[in-house]
Amino acid sequence: MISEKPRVRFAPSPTGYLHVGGLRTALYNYLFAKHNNGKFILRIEDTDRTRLVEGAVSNLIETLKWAGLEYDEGPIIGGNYGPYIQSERLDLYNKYVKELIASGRAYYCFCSTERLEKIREEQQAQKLQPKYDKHCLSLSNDEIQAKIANGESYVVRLNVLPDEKIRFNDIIRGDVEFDSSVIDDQVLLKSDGFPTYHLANVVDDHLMKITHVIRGEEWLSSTPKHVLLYDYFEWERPIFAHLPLLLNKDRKKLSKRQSDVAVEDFRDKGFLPEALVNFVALLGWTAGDDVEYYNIEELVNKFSLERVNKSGAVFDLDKLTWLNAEHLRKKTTPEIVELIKKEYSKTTYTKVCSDELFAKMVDSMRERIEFAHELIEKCPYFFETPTDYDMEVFKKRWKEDSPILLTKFKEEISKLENPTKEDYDHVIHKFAEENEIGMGKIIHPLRLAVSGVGVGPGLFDILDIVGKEEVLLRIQNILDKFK
RNA sequence: GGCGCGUUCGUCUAGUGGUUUAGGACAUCGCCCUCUCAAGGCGGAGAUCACGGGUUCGAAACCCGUACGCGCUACCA
Repeated sequence: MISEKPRVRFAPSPTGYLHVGGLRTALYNYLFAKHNNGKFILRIEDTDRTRLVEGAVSNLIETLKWAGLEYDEGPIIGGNYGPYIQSERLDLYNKYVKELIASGRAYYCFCSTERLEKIREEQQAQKLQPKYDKHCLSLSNDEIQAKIANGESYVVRLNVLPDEKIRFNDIIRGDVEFDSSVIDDQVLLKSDGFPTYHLANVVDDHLMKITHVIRGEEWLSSTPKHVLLYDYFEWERPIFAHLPLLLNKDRKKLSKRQSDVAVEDFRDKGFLPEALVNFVALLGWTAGDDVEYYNIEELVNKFSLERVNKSGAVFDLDKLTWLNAEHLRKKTTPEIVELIKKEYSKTTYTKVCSDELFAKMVDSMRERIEFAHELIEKCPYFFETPTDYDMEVFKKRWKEDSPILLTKFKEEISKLENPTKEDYDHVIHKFAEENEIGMGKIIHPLRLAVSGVGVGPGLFDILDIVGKEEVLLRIQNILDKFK
């Protein structure tokens, strides 16, 4: 347990949807905060106006909520360190950038994109690392004022001094060292007046009293820039933790070209939030025991950054699916009934089913489905009379005496009054005994008659769910068809 | 190209110098259970711990090098 209460943040850009990698980052932040009685903060990094997508912020918040990751401070609910949307904090960035300029740690740059491109090409041709050449650093104060007064467009750049070692510690990766000579004079303030990620991130993390920066590994290379900024401002650096990346099957960064990456895609496919969260937690972290099934409380209890892995993890849909089935089966019958009802309302079936009937369906199928919607897909015969039959099963199971047996059996059922599942069980056993046949002789044809297929839940369950009158009808149907 | 990070069964991983003939989970295969299909139980196959050097009585574990992979290298995050 960390002694001081940590404050961590998840800081996505609202570019459309929540990526599963983002969900994992958010989750680790959340787990770390909750485990240590700290705060989990949501901050929207919308400084790139060209990539802004309408509705993305509310979608992000809604998706986070679906996953069970409620934030303590952030947009809508507020907090003591707001606003939590960067586009509403422009004056702050401006103020701090001026400080940096005054101390010589940053400078105005009026270079055109054409010039920037040209020097970049030249450097690449010479196999040099592309870097800004500090051309505008030599501008005098008067020149700068004149250009600004003249309405020339400018950016503000970080003044990186060469030949310095920039060192920092990362909880996951240990000590990391960069030479400042490889670091570009990063643009801090763009010509449209918006800050870049690097400036906004550092200013906000400091102002919001963020203690631990937990983010994806793609940020590791720019961390020295951030460290420099903290040092220039004379601010205390947060503790860094760079998480391993989530990978496709080909071990490349998880991308939407190859698979689903949006959390909402998984939600729409019927994955349970607790399963997705459980799965994603295990991608790069383990408690060290052999437990794989966790609910969110257990994750909070066991989580620690020290046990996060260093190497990237391939997203394996098979394992996610297995976990989904595990979580689904741990639910109570009424809980699953609610899920089924939601799915059922999306279908075109007209049969009216009571909760009690749905409950019977769930109990008969819970070991046989990995997703709630599979119950409906696998058992159309729960909702309508079969019109055709699986001929493979027919060939295998329909014997010469099947019509006679079914006809006789139909009479037995007719005699039953309000039969229960146990009554069906009893009557079939008795029937097999009296006719001196194996159970299979009656069960298989009957299953085909009643469901049209050869697989499914226990036959007594099907009979009970379908109901006596419908069972009689279905037996007659198959007899008519194959007499 | 430069810089950084990584590398244990197909996949997620356990492993912090001897308890390791490298353990578990998913997937896969077989058997049992059984009215079918699942679930469950049992079992099998699957990793020369990327490679090469060291250090050590002893290395998957520590050090160095190489290879490979990934990330960054934008007025994107």
